[in-house]
Amino acid sequence: MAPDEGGGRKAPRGRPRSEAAERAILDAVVALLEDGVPLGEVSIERIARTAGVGKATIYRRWCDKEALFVDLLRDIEPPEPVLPGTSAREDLVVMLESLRDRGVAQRTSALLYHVFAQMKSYPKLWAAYHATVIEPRRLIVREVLRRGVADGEIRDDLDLELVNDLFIGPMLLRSVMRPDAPLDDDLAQRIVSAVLDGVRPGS
Amino acid sequence: MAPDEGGGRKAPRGRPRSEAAERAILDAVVALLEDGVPLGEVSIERIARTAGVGKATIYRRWCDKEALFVDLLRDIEPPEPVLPGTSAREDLVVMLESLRDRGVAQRTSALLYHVFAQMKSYPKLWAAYHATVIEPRRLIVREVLRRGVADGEIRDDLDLELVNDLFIGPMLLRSVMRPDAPLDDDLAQRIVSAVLDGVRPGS
Amino acid sequence: MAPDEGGGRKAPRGRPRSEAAERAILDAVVALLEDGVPLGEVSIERIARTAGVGKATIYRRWCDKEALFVDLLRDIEPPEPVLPGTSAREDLVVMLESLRDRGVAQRTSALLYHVFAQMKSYPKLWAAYHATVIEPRRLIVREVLRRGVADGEIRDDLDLELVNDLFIGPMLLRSVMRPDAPLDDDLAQRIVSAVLDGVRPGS
Amino acid sequence: MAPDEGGGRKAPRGRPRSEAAERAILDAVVALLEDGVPLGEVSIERIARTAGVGKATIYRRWCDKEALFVDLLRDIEPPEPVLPGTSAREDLVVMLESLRDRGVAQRTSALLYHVFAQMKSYPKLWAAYHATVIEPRRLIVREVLRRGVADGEIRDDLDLELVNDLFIGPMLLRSVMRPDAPLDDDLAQRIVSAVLDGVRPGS
DNA sequence: ACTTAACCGAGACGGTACGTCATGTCTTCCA
DNA sequence: TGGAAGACATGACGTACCGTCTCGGTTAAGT
Repeated sequence: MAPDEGGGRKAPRGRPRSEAAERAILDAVVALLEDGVPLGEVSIERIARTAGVGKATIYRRWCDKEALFVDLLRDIEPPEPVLPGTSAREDLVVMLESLRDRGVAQRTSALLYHVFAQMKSYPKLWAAYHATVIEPRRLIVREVLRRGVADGEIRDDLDLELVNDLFIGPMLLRSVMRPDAPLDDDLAQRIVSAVLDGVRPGS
Repeated sequence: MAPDEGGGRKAPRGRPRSEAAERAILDAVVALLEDGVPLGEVSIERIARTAGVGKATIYRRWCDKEALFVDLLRDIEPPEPVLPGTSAREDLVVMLESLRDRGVAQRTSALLYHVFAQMKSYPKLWAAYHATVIEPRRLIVREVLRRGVADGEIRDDLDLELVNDLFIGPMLLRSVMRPDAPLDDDLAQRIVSAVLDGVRPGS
Repeated sequence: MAPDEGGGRKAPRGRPRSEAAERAILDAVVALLEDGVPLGEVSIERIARTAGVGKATIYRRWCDKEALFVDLLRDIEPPEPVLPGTSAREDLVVMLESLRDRGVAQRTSALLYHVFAQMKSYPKLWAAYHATVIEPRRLIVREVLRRGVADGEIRDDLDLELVNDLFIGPMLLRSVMRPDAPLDDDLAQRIVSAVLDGVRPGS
Repeated sequence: MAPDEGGGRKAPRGRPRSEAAERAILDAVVALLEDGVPLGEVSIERIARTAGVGKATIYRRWCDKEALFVDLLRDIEPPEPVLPGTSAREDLVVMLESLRDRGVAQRTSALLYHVFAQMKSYPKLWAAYHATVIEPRRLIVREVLRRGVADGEIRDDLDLELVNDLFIGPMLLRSVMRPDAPLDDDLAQRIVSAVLDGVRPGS
């Protein structure tokens, strides 16, 4: 049986790629962004210069600046939160807290801010991020909601995709699109409560 | 007699700027974007070539590519919606419809899509858009909510900024950040109802 | 033609050209060159700026930068020397002194130096200078030589054009093409003597 | 063992410069000038376009347009003449013939004409030309004259620098500064004879 | 130990765009 | 109507980066 990576893969002749170079490249990008270099000025040429690496060494690994950033994001993205599972409310609060954390991080780190700001300009990067980060989390929330409906915590006459957006949307709006808005500690709590209870009096 | 435009405005010496050139420039940008030219390839040089205009004529008017896009956005942005004023619910639906319309437009028009996608990468553009478009609309919603509270349509124990986000967030999430999600005709209605009523059973 | 030169001519409708503007332009060029501005940087634009004059006002008077310099040179060129007429030798010395003077002036004045250095690059300027300055002086020397032959001061078996060059050439070489060579007070004397007497021993 | 090229010469890292590009650039300049393009229109941009070469490839080799022309001149300048050494008179005739040849060439070739015309406007070019071409030839003539004095062909009571100018000046005047004057075959002979013998009757 | 082949850094290559400046023409207001 | 002010299309300037391509020199795996 093929030991690891499958079938008739050719034996890789020649000198193997240096992990050191790869790390140097990624580190250089991070360093540049943390030094506040505008992302538009993070050119391949400059990365190579900073990393002390030939340009070809970068192009050998990533065809695009986008592709490089995809890998970079994967390094940066915090792990998915662990849900307590005690109730839909608690689980939703934890998920929203995780979103809030990222929002806080984005305001702190020039790196995160710029990468996220740019992401929609790079379709492949955006698609990759959507597939590997956003969609899995939506799936988790969807499951939380489904259990919430089953447990009688959530109405069963609503489109769960819509409900998903009702919880996630406000937090994203706050954390990503309104960089001046406060991100208080109890924000997740308040959003979940308000969406659950409604904003109509006596509801 | 007021000389022309009021105050102590200086008499503009020399040949006045040609409106034709200005229009040609803006039209060229629109044309390029509508032809699907990636926004990163919309260089000043290319705009000038397309518009049949000297580069200096562009730089004379806008110091940045950003600044140009600010003006472009102003041309494109649809007018603020007219609120019926019959009830907070109706007003909110109209505001959200207007957001939905822009979402639909962004999916149709490559121009809008790319400009919005890029906007956060250009801080000045983003700030200008925030100040001239987003904040005024938030202000309108804030006023609608205030009246809603006064009329007893909305609870008076909630932070209205939060409520604002509860209504706007889901629609923005759908229309801007989830380009694959459907934007049904009744979406605004459903969001407003759900946020008003809450998603807890019996609420 | 200059409107102020036409005797009892009525002011022919319209504003006459201002002498002040013309003088301001020429003065500006002189000032720039004397300030050591490299002649390549003496653009029409800059002249206009320095003179406080519109570009069109310059182009209205001179079609070229060359044409402007032609007029400028005429202002600068010293008057033709007055020959004593006592002998060919004396007359030649005076002519050569005059050449030497200009050579000294060229080393002193950046203006003169640069204008002469550039002149051959501007065919019309060069032709004008040749016709109005060089050729008249050659003519004078030709006449001096002719009288010298008649008076027996100069051999009659030589081409006078060649003799002309024998006297003028060495002084021009010294003063114009060898800017480091000394221009001693007695240089004209020594050249005239040596050319007259020859450099062969016993000649 | 000597490694290759002698001293501690550094090993040249990176891709070596292409001789083909260099030749293409110089050829392009020559071609442009020979096509009668005014030297002022021989822009770096145009050279690059004509040579099918990137602008950077030119700037990598020459910092200036001047520096480029210095190299160009070195290619063009004919070799120093071989002196027969039979007598000072013969040697001087050969040197002057060589000057005359260049004069003829300058009238034939637009390239040479313009380059020489412009040279004094480019101080570095002029200095380089002076040092590498003019001064060496003056040195040769100086040596010829010294031997002439020793051999009794030339008076020993004259400043040899002056004598140098007496021979060279007339030919330069004819060939460089009087482009309309004839450059007959026997011109060198006649100048040398006249300067040796003097123009005074019975000298 | 010796090939072989892909790696490495460095940097040159033909391009394209940058933002500035000068050209010569034009337009508009002021005197 | 002349003049200043300055906008206009054009095009060169010198720099930076693009992505590709040599170079000379490693660095393993497979003979």
